[in-house]
Amino acid sequence: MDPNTVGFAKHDHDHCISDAITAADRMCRDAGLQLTPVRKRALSILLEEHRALGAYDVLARLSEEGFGAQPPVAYRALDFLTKHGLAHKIERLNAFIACAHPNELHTPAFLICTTCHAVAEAETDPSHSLLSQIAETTGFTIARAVLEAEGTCPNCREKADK
Amino acid sequence: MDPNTVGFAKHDHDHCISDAITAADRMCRDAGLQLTPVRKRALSILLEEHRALGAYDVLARLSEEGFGAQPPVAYRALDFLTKHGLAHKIERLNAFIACAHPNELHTPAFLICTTCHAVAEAETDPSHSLLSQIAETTGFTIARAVLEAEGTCPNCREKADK
DNA sequence: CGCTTGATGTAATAACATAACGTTTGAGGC
DNA sequence: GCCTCAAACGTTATGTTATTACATCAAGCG
Ligand SMILES: [Zn+2]
Ligand SMILES: [Zn+2]
Ligand SMILES: [Zn+2]
Ligand SMILES: [Zn+2]
Repeated sequence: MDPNTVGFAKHDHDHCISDAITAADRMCRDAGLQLTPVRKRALSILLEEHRALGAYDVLARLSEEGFGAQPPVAYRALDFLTKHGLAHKIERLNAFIACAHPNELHTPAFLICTTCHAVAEAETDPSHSLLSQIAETTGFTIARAVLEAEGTCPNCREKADK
Repeated sequence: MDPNTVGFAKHDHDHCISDAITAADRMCRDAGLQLTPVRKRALSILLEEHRALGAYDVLARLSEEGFGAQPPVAYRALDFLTKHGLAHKIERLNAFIACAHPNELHTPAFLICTTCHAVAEAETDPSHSLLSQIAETTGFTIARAVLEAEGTCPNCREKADK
């Protein structure tokens, strides 16, 4: 994974937004999906903020820009994005975040800093050993899974150590 | 869900309730915690149902039995239970469930059947720690983590195969 | 007793999410 | 070009989940 897209590290932000939008455009075109103005704008809002945003936060931004002002406007756009792997919902926060590596089939793992509220989507071991182990011992067939962890990010930890 | 199943397997349910309550009593006594009537009753409600219950479901049961009827009554009892490892919140369902193996320090992994809505708390192999791998590569310090998986339980799968 | 602390109770409200229904839009068939 | 249909969009209303704020009560302690 490109270290510049890891959540707690600095990176070329303008570039990461435009790249992500371009990739989303192509993905939707290829899959026959409509990345409509609201949906595209919702995605770019998530990318701009680069943290988990509540549906109502996104809604406020959208409505400022002339889109509808009612909750379903935001929820529908976010549903589309999450359904097609362009964003994730972080259940613990009731909030949404742009996917850090779309296109790849993956089990997201979120690291939520309880100090600064940054959220990073970590890369998980592609062997998925934990999941397959669970599936094997329980007989459960896993369709989707998500790991959510709370703790302290490297930046906040450094400050705390001083 | 068949109330006699936990983890998707049948078991002696009356026994598992009384055992769990006894263990919770001892744990709280040893730790200097107050397992008050509301808290104990909230735990036993979760154990009786043996599935994920919403806070308002628990509240309804509690208020029927003479406890307070306002949301904080349930939320406070559930907060106590989750804080001290006697129950977990399943974020994906906004629901609570009694812990299947309290006393042990663990990262719970929930298997949520999308067909019958049963929820099992899987054992995870601590040696296999996906978490420490993530912590190491990202520099993030993990305080608490939870894995939530959706899929099909063995019972529902068997039925579907027919 | 007077003080503190933790538990409980209530009212009010905030935050999050969906149901239901009408209107608009645009691709594909004629 | 025009019709039709399905998907997307918009709004109103409502449902669900969770918290804030504040009063009361009982236990522990000088
Ligand atoms: Zn960025
Ligand atoms: Zn931080
Ligand atoms: Zn049981
Ligand atoms: Zn099932």
